[in-house]
Amino acid sequence: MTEKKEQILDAALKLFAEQGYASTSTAKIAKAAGVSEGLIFRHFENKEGLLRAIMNHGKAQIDQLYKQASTFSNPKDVLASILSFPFLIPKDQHPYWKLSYSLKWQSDIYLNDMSEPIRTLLIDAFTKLAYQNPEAEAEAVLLILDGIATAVLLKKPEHSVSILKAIMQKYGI
Amino acid sequence: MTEKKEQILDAALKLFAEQGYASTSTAKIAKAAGVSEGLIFRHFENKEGLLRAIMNHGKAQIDQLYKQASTFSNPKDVLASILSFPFLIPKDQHPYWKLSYSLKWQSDIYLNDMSEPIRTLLIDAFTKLAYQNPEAEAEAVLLILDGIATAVLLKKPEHSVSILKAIMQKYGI
Amino acid sequence: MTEKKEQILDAALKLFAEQGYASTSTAKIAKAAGVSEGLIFRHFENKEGLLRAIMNHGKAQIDQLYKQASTFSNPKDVLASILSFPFLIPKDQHPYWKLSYSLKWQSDIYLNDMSEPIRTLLIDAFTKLAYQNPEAEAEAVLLILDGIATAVLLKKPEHSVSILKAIMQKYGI
Amino acid sequence: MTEKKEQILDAALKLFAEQGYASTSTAKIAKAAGVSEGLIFRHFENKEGLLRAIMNHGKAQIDQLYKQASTFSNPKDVLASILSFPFLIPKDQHPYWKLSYSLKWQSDIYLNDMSEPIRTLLIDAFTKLAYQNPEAEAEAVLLILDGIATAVLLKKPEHSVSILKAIMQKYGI
DNA sequence: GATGAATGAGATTTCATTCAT
DNA sequence: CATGAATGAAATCTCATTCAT
Repeated sequence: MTEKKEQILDAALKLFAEQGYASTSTAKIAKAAGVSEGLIFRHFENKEGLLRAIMNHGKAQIDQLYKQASTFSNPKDVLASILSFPFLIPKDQHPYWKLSYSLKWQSDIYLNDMSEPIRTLLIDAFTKLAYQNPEAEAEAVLLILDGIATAVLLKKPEHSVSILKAIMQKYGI
Repeated sequence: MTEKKEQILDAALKLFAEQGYASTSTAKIAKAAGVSEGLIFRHFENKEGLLRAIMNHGKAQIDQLYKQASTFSNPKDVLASILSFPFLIPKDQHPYWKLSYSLKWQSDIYLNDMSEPIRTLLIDAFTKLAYQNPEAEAEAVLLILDGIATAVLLKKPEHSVSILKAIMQKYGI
Repeated sequence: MTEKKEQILDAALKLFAEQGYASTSTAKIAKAAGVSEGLIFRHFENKEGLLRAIMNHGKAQIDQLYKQASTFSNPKDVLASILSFPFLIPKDQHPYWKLSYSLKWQSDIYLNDMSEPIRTLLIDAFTKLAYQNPEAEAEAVLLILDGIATAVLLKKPEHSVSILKAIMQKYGI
Repeated sequence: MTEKKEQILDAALKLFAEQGYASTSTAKIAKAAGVSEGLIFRHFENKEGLLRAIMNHGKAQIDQLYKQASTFSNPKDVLASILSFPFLIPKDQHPYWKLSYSLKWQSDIYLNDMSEPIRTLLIDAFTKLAYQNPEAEAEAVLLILDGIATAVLLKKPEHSVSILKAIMQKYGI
């Protein structure tokens, strides 16, 4: 991967995350990347191709993060690890997450749903913890996770730690 | 408000919600509304003005919904009412909510944050219920609420009722 | 002529003079006249028809002014009267003159050239004054007259009186 | 400057001069220049930007012309040179002058007043010639110059030479 | 006479994409 | 690999004009 190609990916990700995919023109991207507009299409064929490349590239980074949660054997540790997940996302991965979340709201997309592996972990954990309805509990956590992620990515997370604590208490953690 | 103006608002809301504000052209809106494109600009001056009109119009409808939650005096009832809130949104208001949520992810916008009145109700409820940190608890619920709303608006809410039940249990409801 | 029709004529004249015919929309005119846009077309059929009406209306006013110059019998008085002509234009007729002059520069127009009667007067005067080439002298004055009018209509005529004096001297006035 | 950019400038100047800035559409310009409409905006960002470019470009040409007048030392020669100035404008610069003059009549513009250097020359000349009020005389000539230019640019200058002679006589030239 | 809703054509501008260099 | 000129289609917006009331 040449340096300029990476500059394009970086600039595009940042702009897509900030202003949205549709309202980011390839001209803006080229300018932000310090690159000619033509080069974008030499490397990515399409604006959509550029988006795809960004998403794939981001996904690879993400998958690593996920694996950390699976290392725990104690189900409460698994739960705790999953719930605190959004707080562990490094700042430089925020744009990728913002983009992912914003894309969810357009129907024509291309969403890579990353919830599946987590769902499995959660069902397993709640089963071990002898909850009545592990599937529903897992869904509930996934949904809470979405809320937490949204808060982390969009708001200045002021007392976010105490919020997390409040939530964890509900699970006896 | 003339009939055609309303047709524009309806069509635009629907399209904005489905495909996103930026990727919905005024031509599409006009066609969907059965109206000349020029009329859009006679009534709303701007594409952005149209968006503003939609948001204001929607907000009025929403405010009414909110008031229902405040009618309860028992704090647990308040909580229950708030948590089940997303499920009570009538189908025809879904586009407005989808649009609101999707707009949150673009920085340059115009979001009418409707959380403030709910936050107040929640803090009050948790105080009455003698929770240690009512503010944090309120934030936690708001965030869960966002998660629930997202799920309701985006996914086919299969076992959503059992999820809601699972969450309510955590609050002893 | 109804009151509203006159308001339209006034507003249009003013706007045409200030911003140019082509860049003045009928919407602007209607607004400035405090009148519905449709009314313009009830009264004038066309935007161009409105312009024609304005020009005719103005011309009538102008013709009167011209007649004053012809009342003199002494050729030097005629000359003096003609040269000071632009200064005698009442302020409220300035928009009409500005419009006339600005229209000259568009080829597709509609110019009512008012120079003919003056030319006759001038040739007569210069003949009486025994100038060698009365026609050329008349043209020269017409052209100077254009210059004076331009100055009066466009610039803040600071020392315009002394300019006029300087010019008149050349004709021994 | 690429060839196409120049074609745009040329076509636009010609059309602006003939039909006026406001009534010349960018589509017409593109067609006349044998160029896609989009290219206009790649090179000039705006229709107004295109106008600005034309005016600046023209001004450069003009400034050269002006310098010729300053080469004379004899004040009468200076005067003669200035008065015959409009006749010396090469045919291919006429569009630029027409445009300049037509723009003067719109208030919102952007006029590059080129009279200042000439004014200085004139005051100097009239001072040397011991006229009583050199400033007023200078203004008078400037104004006559405007008249001459208007005549040259708008009318078929039939007996224009004899007119010029008539005017020069007044200054003893 | 007067309004204001509505239209359709066209004006300006943006944008993804192509291509010669 | 990289640039930047160029395009054509589409997007936003303007405007003269019509028409029902």
